[in-house]
Amino acid sequence: MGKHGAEEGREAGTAQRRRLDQAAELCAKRGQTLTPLRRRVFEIVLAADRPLGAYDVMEILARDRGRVAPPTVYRSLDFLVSQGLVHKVLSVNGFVACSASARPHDAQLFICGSCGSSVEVAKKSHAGLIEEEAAALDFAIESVVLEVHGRCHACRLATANPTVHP
Amino acid sequence: MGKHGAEEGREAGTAQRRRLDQAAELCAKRGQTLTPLRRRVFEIVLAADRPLGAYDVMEILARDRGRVAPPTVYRSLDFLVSQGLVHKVLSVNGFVACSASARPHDAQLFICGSCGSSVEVAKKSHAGLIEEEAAALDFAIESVVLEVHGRCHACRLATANPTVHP
DNA sequence: CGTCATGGCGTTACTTTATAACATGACATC
DNA sequence: GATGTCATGTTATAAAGTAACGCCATGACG
Repeated sequence: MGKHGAEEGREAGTAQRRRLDQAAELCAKRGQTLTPLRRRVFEIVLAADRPLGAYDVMEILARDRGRVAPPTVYRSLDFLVSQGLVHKVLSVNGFVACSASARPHDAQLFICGSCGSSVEVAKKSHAGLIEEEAAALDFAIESVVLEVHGRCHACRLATANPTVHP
Repeated sequence: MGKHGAEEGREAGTAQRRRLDQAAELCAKRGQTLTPLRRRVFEIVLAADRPLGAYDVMEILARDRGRVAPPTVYRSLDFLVSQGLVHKVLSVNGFVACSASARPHDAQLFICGSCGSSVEVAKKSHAGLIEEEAAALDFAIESVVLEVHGRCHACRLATANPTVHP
């Protein structure tokens, strides 16, 4: 992680402010607290347009609060994951904000290998099939990781119609 | 990795010998070589009943060939993955033999959180759905990671009918 | 009021996983 | 016998993640 420098999470827009407030409320309803640190971490992840590594988040955090150690960041990220606000992206060792902030759930992510962006898709569709297979194996599902890699629309356009300098 | 001590890959049975030979042939057909090291690594992974970490493989290798360094193991594992003989299991940082050794393909794995075993299932079924979604996003798929976590049949039986000592 | 449990965070040190970069060996080809 | 190429060896280090301990604030409870 660390390449693809892009919107790294300074200053939330109103949309993000609202999501942060919703998240705080959601946590409160569950008897949990979205502390300032956790809120800030969520803000950072929200503001990014691609999965961020824990160490990326650390670095960004360091800008306002001075150096924080890995456990601090991992704890906050794990909390956010446990609340279903953030997904862990195994195939890139990163974290993305959940696009439809709700309760903990499995994500289906389309991750672009060129720009690193990721898009989440509600994945009702497969659930049935996977569950059928699981039933056949008498396997009790706890979680599902579904990550699709490839090239996104924008990146495909970019190489299909490149700005040529002959 | 490293817990769950189990069949760690000493001496292949005839079935495994056959798979190794098939693999060698397959590589040859593709102009690649299943060198002794690669063959041995494949043998180790084949003999395990669960995903092995690269460092597990290193340790087992060390028994016959003395210490080998990480890059050596990773290179062999990457080769095997590139040939579709082995799958990398992201959610456990491990490697499992592909159950139906063929050409490179995406696996759908059911991984037990208790015993660590993993079962591969041919995953034609979802391909269609994922591809539909990808098409809607104009996303060009390169690979799909599908890992299901939970508890396997055996482990469920074990806790459902535990051997009680009252 | 005291003190005690709890939850969140800080800090240190460390483990585990993975890779970069460069050297060596073995074999093929000209 | 020089040159190329592929696999492996070697050294060092990067990147990702965790264990263990301690501190402090808050709030419950006697």
